[in-house]
Amino acid sequence: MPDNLPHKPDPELSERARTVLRTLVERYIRDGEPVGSRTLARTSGLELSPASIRNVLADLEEAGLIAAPHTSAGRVPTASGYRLFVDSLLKVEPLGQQEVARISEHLRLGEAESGEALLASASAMLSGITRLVGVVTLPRREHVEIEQIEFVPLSARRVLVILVLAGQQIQNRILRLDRDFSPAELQQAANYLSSAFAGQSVMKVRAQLLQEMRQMHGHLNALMTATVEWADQVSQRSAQEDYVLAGELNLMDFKELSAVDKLRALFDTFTRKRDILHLLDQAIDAEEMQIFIGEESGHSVLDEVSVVSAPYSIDDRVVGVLGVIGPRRMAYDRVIPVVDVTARLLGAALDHQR
Amino acid sequence: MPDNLPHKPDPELSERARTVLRTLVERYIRDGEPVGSRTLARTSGLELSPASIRNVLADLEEAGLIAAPHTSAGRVPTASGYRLFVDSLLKVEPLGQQEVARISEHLRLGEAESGEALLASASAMLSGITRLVGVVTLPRREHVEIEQIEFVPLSARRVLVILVLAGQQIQNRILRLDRDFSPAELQQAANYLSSAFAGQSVMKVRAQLLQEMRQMHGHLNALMTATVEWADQVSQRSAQEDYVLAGELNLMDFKELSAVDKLRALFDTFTRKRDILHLLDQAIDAEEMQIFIGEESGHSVLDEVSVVSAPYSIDDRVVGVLGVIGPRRMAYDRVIPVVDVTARLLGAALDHQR
DNA sequence: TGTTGGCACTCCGGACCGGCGAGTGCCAGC
DNA sequence: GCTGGCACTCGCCGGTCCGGAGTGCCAACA
Repeated sequence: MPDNLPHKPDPELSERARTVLRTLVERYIRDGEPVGSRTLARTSGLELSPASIRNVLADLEEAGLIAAPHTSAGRVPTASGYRLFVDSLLKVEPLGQQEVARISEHLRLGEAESGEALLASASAMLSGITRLVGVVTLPRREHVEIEQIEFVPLSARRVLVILVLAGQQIQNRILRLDRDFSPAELQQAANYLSSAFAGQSVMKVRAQLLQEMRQMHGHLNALMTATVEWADQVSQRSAQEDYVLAGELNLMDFKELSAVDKLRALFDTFTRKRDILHLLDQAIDAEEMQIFIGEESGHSVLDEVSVVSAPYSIDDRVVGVLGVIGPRRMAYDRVIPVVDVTARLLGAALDHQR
Repeated sequence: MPDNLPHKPDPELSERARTVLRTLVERYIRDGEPVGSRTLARTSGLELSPASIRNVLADLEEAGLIAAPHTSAGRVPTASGYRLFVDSLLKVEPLGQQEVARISEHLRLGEAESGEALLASASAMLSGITRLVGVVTLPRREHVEIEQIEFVPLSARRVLVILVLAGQQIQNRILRLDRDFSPAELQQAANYLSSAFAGQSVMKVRAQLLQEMRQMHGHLNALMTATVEWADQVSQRSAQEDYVLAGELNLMDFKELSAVDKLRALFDTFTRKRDILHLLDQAIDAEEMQIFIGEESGHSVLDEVSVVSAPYSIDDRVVGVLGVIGPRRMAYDRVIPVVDVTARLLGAALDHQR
């Protein structure tokens, strides 16, 4: 995380200043309007007059934690203000029993037809509970094990290839071939490949497998090579490539984003995906919850939003991230535990079956 | 199509009035601003003074074909104005060779992994070429033939069911069972079902099949019944249920829609899907190109947009619709042929394989 | 009779203005 | 070190004014 603002080397805020900052941020998060000394004097709990509060505010402003949109408006937290807030002022209360139950309810594999449907509903959950944008990356497949490979003959020269991956993920694709294969041959090829992969990731075996096949009796080769290549493609794709969004429209409800061009820019980057994925990647690598506030993300389009994200795992291996995107003034105290819990539960739902 | 406006019984417009209306609509489509007598006098080709044009405009207004946003603005076409325009004033020029080629290029099944990917790329095409919103419904499956059914054992009590439908569509789902099945049993069940369906639609055979199975030797029943039920669900779903959108964001570029709340309402109905599907259904039933202009759609959220849609077929049976959604002032002369051609080519791409 | 120029009128949008309210910074006094 | 007081700065709101665009109507003309 870059040290974003060119300011004093942590002037060690006084307890008072911390209280003021905290109530200011809380207040601003609540109703999105710059807050002034007057309101703070009343609501901070400190027994101080507005005038004294103003002194504190001046200090905070100098420290780069808050800013005034214009001379006679109240103050607004800056990115570093929020940062300090979430890092050391925020008291996150864990989710209630009831809410956890509600989440895990919706994340049962019960009616979900596939892993992908599960991801979608996780995303919808996130967005539904927080009234922000939910995002869940498709599980990274480089390290995901291949459990099984099957061939289903469709018609002459058309074969359906089925790839069963760990974590309920199924991929299929139709291959067009230049000669017929008998059911027995297909079976043979499937057996061979399935045992060759034997619960390993494509990455691990690919090279060796292709090597091996090159020296083989030839006539199943076309089919098998094509299959391995495709399996490889499949595992390259994903996490780096795609995610499921939900509730994008919620962003339209926040006045700080309601300018059409800002929205347009945001939605554009949502569909372009690259920037968002780049951001989420960091969270995958970190293997723990990450929060990006405004400019911290390093992508100027995202200057006005925050992203709260947590990685999720299948069988104890981190394979993806999920999270929430919303305006900087989001209710971090609620969002953080929701994201956290959802990540855990999604992981559980995905590896619980076997 | 309802006779929308409570006005004169078609006062048989003069040739002059028609010309004025045509250039007015064309102009308004071009730059979205109310057009006045002055501009019309210059650009209509008629050798008339603004004053005379005004008389004509008064007639057109009385006939409900145009309207003035306020006293001293130019005129704007009403829904019925557009209607008359597209029905009898519009000269649609067919697409150039080059563009047709470009479309069919992108609609090759070549790299498309599945039918669904094809639909998505059709949608993207539509949106890309017209700079509007592209929409393609998933093919209706009630009448689509089931070509094949396969079972792939995953692990004890988990079986992957694969449904191969006509038109490159593949569905799969994991079934959880309450006892083990041997590969031989699965094979047997697959054979039985595949031949029972034998290229027919689920709808046709469902009842009879369930009946038959009820009297059977029992122990494969759980599996097979579940499969038939699911196949039935699959074929109920779709067309009535889902579509692929592309380029929603394009709507933000039109000033007449750029109010955040309007956009919000529109995007909401896009994700709610119901209204849009209801509209598109009519196009499916009509089995020919349909154009809904503004209020004509009957859904007040869609008052400010037009929908140009055409059904597409697989193997000569209409199974879905595709089209374009945009502001009323869209370039109908370009959009219409694009939609038309894309529908044909998509159909072709979908049934060309076998 | 249809076409035209002229004219008064309407309306929108932008610019300008002044007052109000909210909030600030600073200072002097406690 | 806290506080009240005070002058000051803005943004916002409503009002007014003006120019431009376009209209409807009328009287004159071919």
